[in-house]
Amino acid sequence: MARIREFDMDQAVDRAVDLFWRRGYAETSLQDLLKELSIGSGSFYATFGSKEQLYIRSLDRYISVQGGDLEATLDGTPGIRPVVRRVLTSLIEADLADPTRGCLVVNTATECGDRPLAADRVNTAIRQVESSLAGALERAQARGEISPEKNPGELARFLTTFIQGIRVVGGARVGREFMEDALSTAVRILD
Amino acid sequence: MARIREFDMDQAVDRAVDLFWRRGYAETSLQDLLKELSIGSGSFYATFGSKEQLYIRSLDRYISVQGGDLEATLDGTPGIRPVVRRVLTSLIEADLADPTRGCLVVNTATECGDRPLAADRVNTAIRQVESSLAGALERAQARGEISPEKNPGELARFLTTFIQGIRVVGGARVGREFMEDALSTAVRILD
DNA sequence: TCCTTTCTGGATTGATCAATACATAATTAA
DNA sequence: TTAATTATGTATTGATCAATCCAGAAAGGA
Repeated sequence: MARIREFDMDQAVDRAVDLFWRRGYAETSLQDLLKELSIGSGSFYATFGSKEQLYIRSLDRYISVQGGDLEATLDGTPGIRPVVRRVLTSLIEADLADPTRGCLVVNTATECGDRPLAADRVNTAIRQVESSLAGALERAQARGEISPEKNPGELARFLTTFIQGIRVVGGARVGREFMEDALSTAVRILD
Repeated sequence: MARIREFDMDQAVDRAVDLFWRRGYAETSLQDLLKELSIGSGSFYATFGSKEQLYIRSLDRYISVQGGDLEATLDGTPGIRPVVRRVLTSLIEADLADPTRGCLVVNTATECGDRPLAADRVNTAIRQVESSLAGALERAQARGEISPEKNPGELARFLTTFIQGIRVVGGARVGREFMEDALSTAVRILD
């Protein structure tokens, strides 16, 4: 009954994620977005409403994808220690490969901390990481891999905090050795 | 031989630190700065050169002050465990009191990661924290407060990374309990 | 009292910002 | 074919951006 959309919306959001991730919210202009998404402003506003709304949508997409990856890794091959080490190592490798990206959630937390919609997503994302880690640690404890005296919830909160620290120092280009030293020390907390 | 400056430059930089800290670089307009510093644009550009140059100068001031505070705390009453705990607790209290500020260095790392001058300052600041912590840990180890088997450098890198994580989750408004759990777990690494 | 120098702040610059208006194109139902 | 509806992209909006201009004010030296 009407003209059909010429671009793929999911793909457009993926490209927006990439752009916001690389450049941040303020440094990404509407013109940048239109060029990256290959659409005109009419389509943009009809589809996404505003730059801010697209940012929130991109953030949701990012959190969903990254959260899924984390869950998949944690649910993979058992052995909580190598799994946690793998999670942290992959973050370090990502930071070394491209120090300018970091984590979109961390970037949002520091850049958009006073925008309620964004701040809400940040809080949710952090709690999601905490929850995933707590679940994995509880299962590991049930398997006897972690001392019964340990508190999986506290360990999860510690690891969640440490992960955010890795994303920051990764952006500060402190070098591989720095981060690997921090990692080795951090995982010792499970012993 | 010429007209004298009517405002105090150090005080102006202090106010700029406060503004950039609260609002970030992009979200702080020149008009905001002129109003906060109570000067006109002529004086501004004659004195500071540009918005970016003032930001770098503000960042330097911030790093100097905060670095001095950290050194003072670490050089204070001995007992490395309570001292480290005090450092971390003060960060948590600051985040709880005003979650929108966080740490200017962390904010810069995520917002201005690709501006060479800013990125350079961020790197320096992180290494300064590492160095201060390493020094304190080495002295504590010499006093016998930390096992000789521990590596103060590794511990410092770990704590430095963890501190950055605290500043991030503090901005995410995860609550006091979350951060105190993380803290309690982190300081156990010294045992 | 002039002269030179520096500081000051309002006016102005051109660029860029996010967002809107609108004419046209594409689609389906009637 | 016609009407109704939605998508598209260009042109344009008013606002705001960082930065510059410039005329006048304030200081000390001659």
